Amino acid sequence: MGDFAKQVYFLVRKIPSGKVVTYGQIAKKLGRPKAARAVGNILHQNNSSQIPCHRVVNKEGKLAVNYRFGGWRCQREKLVNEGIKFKDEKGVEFDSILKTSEVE
DNA sequence: AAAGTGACGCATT
DNA sequence: TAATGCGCCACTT
Repeated sequence: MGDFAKQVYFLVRKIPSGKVVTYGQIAKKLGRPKAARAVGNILHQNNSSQIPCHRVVNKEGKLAVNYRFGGWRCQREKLVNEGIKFKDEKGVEFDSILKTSEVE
């Protein structure tokens, strides 16, 4: 596992329940603003349920269609259980997205 | 070492 | 508003 991947997991672990963060925010926070796509790849490889990767969405607040564990429905269900509200089928409300400045 | 992959994002239509 | 096109980049082969 690469260094970058470790940093990604470190950050994802810190996302509080009831909030979500975007791929781009994570990339930016790690000093690689253009690596959003790579972040997605890394999470896709992840198998550990120790990491709350369901709390990561894209810039529009939408769920990843190819979510690893059981697809986006499963991801949606987890988020709903954590109190996240959806504006439509796959899109979370914008105010549930953590501000970049608040990402640890 | 080089090429292929894709949970992205921005600009352009 | 939605749909492409394309650059990007860590990983894997």
